[in-house]
Amino acid sequence: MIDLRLLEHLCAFADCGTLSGAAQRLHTSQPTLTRSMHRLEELLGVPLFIRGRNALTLNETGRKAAEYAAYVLAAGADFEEKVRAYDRSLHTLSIGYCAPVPQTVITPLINTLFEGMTISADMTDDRLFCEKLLNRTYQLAVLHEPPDDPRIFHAVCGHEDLYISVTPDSPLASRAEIRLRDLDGLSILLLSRIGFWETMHRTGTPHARYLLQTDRASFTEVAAGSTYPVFSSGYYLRRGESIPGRINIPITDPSCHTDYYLACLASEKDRYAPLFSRIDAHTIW
Amino acid sequence: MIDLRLLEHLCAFADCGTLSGAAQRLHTSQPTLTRSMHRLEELLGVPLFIRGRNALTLNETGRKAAEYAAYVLAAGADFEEKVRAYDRSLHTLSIGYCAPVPQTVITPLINTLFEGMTISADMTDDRLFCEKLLNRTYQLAVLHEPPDDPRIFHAVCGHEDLYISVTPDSPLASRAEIRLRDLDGLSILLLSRIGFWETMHRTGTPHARYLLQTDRASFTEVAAGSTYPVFSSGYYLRRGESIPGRINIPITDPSCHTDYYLACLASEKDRYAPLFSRIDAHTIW
DNA sequence: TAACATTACGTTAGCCGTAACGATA
DNA sequence: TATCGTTACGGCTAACGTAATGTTA
Repeated sequence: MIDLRLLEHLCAFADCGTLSGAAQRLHTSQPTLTRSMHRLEELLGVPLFIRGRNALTLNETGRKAAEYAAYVLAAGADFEEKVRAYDRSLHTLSIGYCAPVPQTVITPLINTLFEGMTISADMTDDRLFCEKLLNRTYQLAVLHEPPDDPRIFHAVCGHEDLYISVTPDSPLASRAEIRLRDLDGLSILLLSRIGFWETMHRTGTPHARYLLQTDRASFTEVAAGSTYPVFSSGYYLRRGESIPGRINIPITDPSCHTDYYLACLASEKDRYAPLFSRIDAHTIW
Repeated sequence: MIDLRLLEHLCAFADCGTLSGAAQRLHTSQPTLTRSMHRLEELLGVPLFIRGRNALTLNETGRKAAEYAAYVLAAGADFEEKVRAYDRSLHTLSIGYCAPVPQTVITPLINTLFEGMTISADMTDDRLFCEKLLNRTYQLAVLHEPPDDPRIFHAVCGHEDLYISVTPDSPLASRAEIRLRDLDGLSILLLSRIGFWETMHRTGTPHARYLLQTDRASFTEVAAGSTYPVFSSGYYLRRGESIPGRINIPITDPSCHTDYYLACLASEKDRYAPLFSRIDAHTIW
């Protein structure tokens, strides 16, 4: 059973070329290093050094030993790292959201169902969500398209419709419904960090000029105090949280109506069963 | 920097399921084990056990940790193993000989040139000698055919001719020369452990009945006291070491005349240069 | 003389085993 | 009551740092 400190000392010496140098680097004394090197040779029963009267050099075996030692040290460090990471992985739940509304709806559910766990939520376009589930970056993900992979389990967890909110004096205000192309070219107020919606907007209205707001407070303030059209979610409108003085017109494009799919690794389905049983596929948020 | 003993203790506990069992296996006391486990948890900052009032069980993290620990321990053991093996490899010279005569000739040379090294000689058919040089089973090899691999350096190091030694009353005694097929079907006395010669004999005289002698002393004794023909090497005949009362007749088959090739890894050519410079390609042993 | 490795020596941190304790089946 | 894990305590090993020694450039 070898003492890893000996290996550390050996590696330091191999790097520095001198015991005093190594001692400095390791914040210890030369005698300690001398002893370690002797102990190492004795333990292995093999000479590792060429000893001059006042110079110490690694011999061929010593160089190989230092090389192997680095590997063992790495394994030891990895051990601590991996164990801590594993423990952390048991106590953290990383979730990828493709849009803000699912986050708003599902986060409280998760908080109550997995109490004591650290929840880490990610908000981004969901193109890579399957990979991120498979490589364990996420334990859960909410996508706007059903994942097509037998290793991934999923269930519909909700639905969202998009509206456009305009001021009464807007030329669009009288319309019963709107298409995305009607908005193309306009200046539109938009929250940033809205997941796949951003990609959808950019492709659906390539010539619109988006005025990005990074936080919801300033977004609502600017929206209330300006005439820029803004996108609104049916989820908020249904809860009465529309912007004061705005008319909300439904958008007819299919891309503005989406189902959401809650997904996890099929192998971890059981762990998240309580969550899946609580989501109601028929609720239109 | 983790103490490998802690990992050993953890693995023992994981195997035994109980601290007392692990303590027995490790020839130590339960308190030591208790302390090790606590220390490990403290060091990692992560719980590894489920503690009942008088029962200790690994939790999920603990099981993973034990798994990793086994790996680290193996790396540590490997370290000692590998370093010792490397040192040994520097001090031992393994040589493959395809025939006894090259061994007789070259061994003393090697002993003087590489004094202090452990010489390990192998005597066998040389079909695999190239591979064995490449995978470092041998550092040197003597083959009876030139190795055809750019990674292997070689030089002709000698030549051997085979004779057949018969008693004067043998029907073959009057012949000036002999072919192998003249011997096929006879009972022939043969030393074992003669490298590729054995294969050669078996194929050259498939119907001969070979009386194998495992050591040279009994071989010469039986040879002198019987009328069985025996193969003799030109090397020994030229040194006057023929069997008393025998007539030595040259064998004309090309397979009974061979050059020998001393070979080593091209990358180690320099290390064995003194040896190569001492072998004289023009000497017919 | 400065830098190096090694040896000597006294100190101490920390680990171990014995023993005692508490809990459980 | 036997087995298990934990805690307490005393002894001792073994590693450390300081200081001294010897050698080299």
